[in-house]
Amino acid sequence: MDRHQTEKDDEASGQGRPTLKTLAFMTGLGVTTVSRALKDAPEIGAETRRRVQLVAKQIGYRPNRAGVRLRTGKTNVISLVLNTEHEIMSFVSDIIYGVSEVIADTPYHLIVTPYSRSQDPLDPIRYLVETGSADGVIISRTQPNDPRARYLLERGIPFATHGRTDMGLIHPYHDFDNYAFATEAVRHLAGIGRRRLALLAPPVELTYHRHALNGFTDALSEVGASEIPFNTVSIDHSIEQIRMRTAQVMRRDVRPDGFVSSAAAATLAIVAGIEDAGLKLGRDVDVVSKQSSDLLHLFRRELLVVNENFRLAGAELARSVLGWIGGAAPGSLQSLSVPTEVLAYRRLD
Amino acid sequence: MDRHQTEKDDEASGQGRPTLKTLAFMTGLGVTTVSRALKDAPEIGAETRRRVQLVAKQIGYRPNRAGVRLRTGKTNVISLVLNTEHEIMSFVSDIIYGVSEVIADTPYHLIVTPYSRSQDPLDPIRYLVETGSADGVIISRTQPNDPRARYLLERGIPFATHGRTDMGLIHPYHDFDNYAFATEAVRHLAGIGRRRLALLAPPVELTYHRHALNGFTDALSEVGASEIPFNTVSIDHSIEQIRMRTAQVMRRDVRPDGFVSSAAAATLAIVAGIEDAGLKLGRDVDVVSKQSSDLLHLFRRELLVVNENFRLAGAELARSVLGWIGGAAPGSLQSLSVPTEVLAYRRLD
DNA sequence: CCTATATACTGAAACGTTACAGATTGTCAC
DNA sequence: GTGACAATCTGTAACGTTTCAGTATATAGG
Repeated sequence: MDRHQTEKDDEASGQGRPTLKTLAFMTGLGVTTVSRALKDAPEIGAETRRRVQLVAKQIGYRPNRAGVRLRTGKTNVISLVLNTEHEIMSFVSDIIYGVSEVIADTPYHLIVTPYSRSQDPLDPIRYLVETGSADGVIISRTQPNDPRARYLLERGIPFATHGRTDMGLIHPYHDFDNYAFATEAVRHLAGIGRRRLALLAPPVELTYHRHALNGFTDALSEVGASEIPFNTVSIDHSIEQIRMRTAQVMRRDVRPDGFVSSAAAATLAIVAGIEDAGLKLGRDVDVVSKQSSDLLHLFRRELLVVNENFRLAGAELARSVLGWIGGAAPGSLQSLSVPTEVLAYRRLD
Repeated sequence: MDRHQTEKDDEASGQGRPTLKTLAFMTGLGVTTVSRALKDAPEIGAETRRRVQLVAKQIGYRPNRAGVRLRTGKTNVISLVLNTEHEIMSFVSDIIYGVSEVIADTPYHLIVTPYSRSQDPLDPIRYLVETGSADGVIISRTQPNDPRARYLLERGIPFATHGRTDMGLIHPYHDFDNYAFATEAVRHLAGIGRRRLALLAPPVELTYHRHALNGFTDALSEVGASEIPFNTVSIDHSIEQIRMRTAQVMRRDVRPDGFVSSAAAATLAIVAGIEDAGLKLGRDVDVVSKQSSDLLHLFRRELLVVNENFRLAGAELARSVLGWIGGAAPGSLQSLSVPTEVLAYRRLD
């Protein structure tokens, strides 16, 4: 008698992308059994389990994301929420690569969810939550009282923040220790004889503004140096604005002989401003700056730098979110990155 | 008599995320009708159509992506495929922002699919196609004979390349006119009296290596200048390698008095190498460089720059992919970005 | 008045997955 | 020999959507 199969089985043997039905047909088992066998359920015989997994590997079975997502609600997506205007500099790519590195051998995909200056930063988060588009979220530009973190915490969506909040709520974060950066920077400047220091801080609304500022002022009083106010600009301002303000302040009678800069791009502007005022870096004034890639020493060898590793930050953030999704306690997924010491240029000769 | 509803209708009125069933219940129509009404199908009465759409807007209905994807195979996803090692510089973020800008008011999401140096560049593409993870793909680091483009073309997956191919196959692309860049650069250098020029080219395997090289050599013979070979390094090499090689070549008897550099980061290295050799930019040698953000003039004001807009590139690439998905002819979705003229620093005073 | 046809709407099935509630064995205690 | 129970497997339904093949009503043609 000819082999008679039901029409359904016929289709399962077809040459499209393999599904559970395909596997069920090939192994002679039911789809349920196959599904359970693939996830090592205990009620499946050891022999069967291995057989199914072998066949699955052989034919390159990959679960259909839409099927899983529809049935379970699990998206296998991590969303990185970015501000389109501010996060201009290269570090965005580094964060992305850091995240990618970590999720590379997981089933997760990375989706980038941007928002523009005009929008409420909460908008993209609301969208993600309401449409259930992601299992986990990474946010940056963290504020002390961050509505996004509060919102996500309320809905129970796993997330991690780049930077800390200060609301008495516990959630995963990764942060660079900007307090330590600022203190180290001031100490170093004091150590080479600088007494009148200015700080180019992060914008006031972000948490690490306070961190940098506190580190700066604490260290000032520790070393007995004085502050030249420089708070009409922040690292969010344009290159031109920072440059102009720097030139202005450098033309005053009582001018800074040292700068602490919280961002590499801003440092270029500070140096330009210094030189606009006819002064010379390393002679009239020194600048300690954070940098995320090793370029500032090429720019002016007199610059003093501290490295911040954004790729590491991305990796840590991804690990935190995955950890939380995996059931770890949010409080155990916090990390702080210690700055390198202040690095001066080494002459090649 | 009390209102009696079926159990199904009861559920549909529930407070979860609204679905077609919810809308069907609220309007008293069938799910099919609602589905069709939302997409302006002709066989739905105008009155009904408006009513459904009104209610849908009121309660904030958004189609479930997993449902659509499972049923239709449409993912509403564009994938940007990036190399984790090379695409270090900031321009990655610009491309991402450009893409985001364009897909912002479409149902599309952007997923970033990275691959590392060790992998076959075809791997991530194969993954995307085999798992049906994206409706469209954007690839960069395009080669004259690009297996990825060929593969995608064979499978009929819409894509766009950043950079052109040279295989006689038609597909959407966006490219910066590197031939024009190189010729302009050479002409400018010749115009200020430079006669012995060196080119820091893109890596040989990429299509725009040839573009830059052809522009360079064509313009050389046009202006009657000569080439100093500098092809042991490319812009893919490390800062240190480029710097060393530059210093070496600048210490020779017959050394370049002009450089054309195809990337901003590499230009920093070239300048450092020049200065390592004890020579001075603007006096002993001039450098024309591409840049994607306005920073090189801050670095050394003597630098001559040409701007390349990566945000625009991202936007164009996204538009191309969406256009192809939307049924436009691939051949009509190609664009070339014309370089600005060579810009010298303007003194502020 | 009956049939054809257009208009407006509808239920069932399917996409691939997992959870639930069985079903079929075989083993063992008594 | 019977009942209990564990071990192993299976069918059905559901997630939300769209497509297919209708059904019901009204309009027009003869």
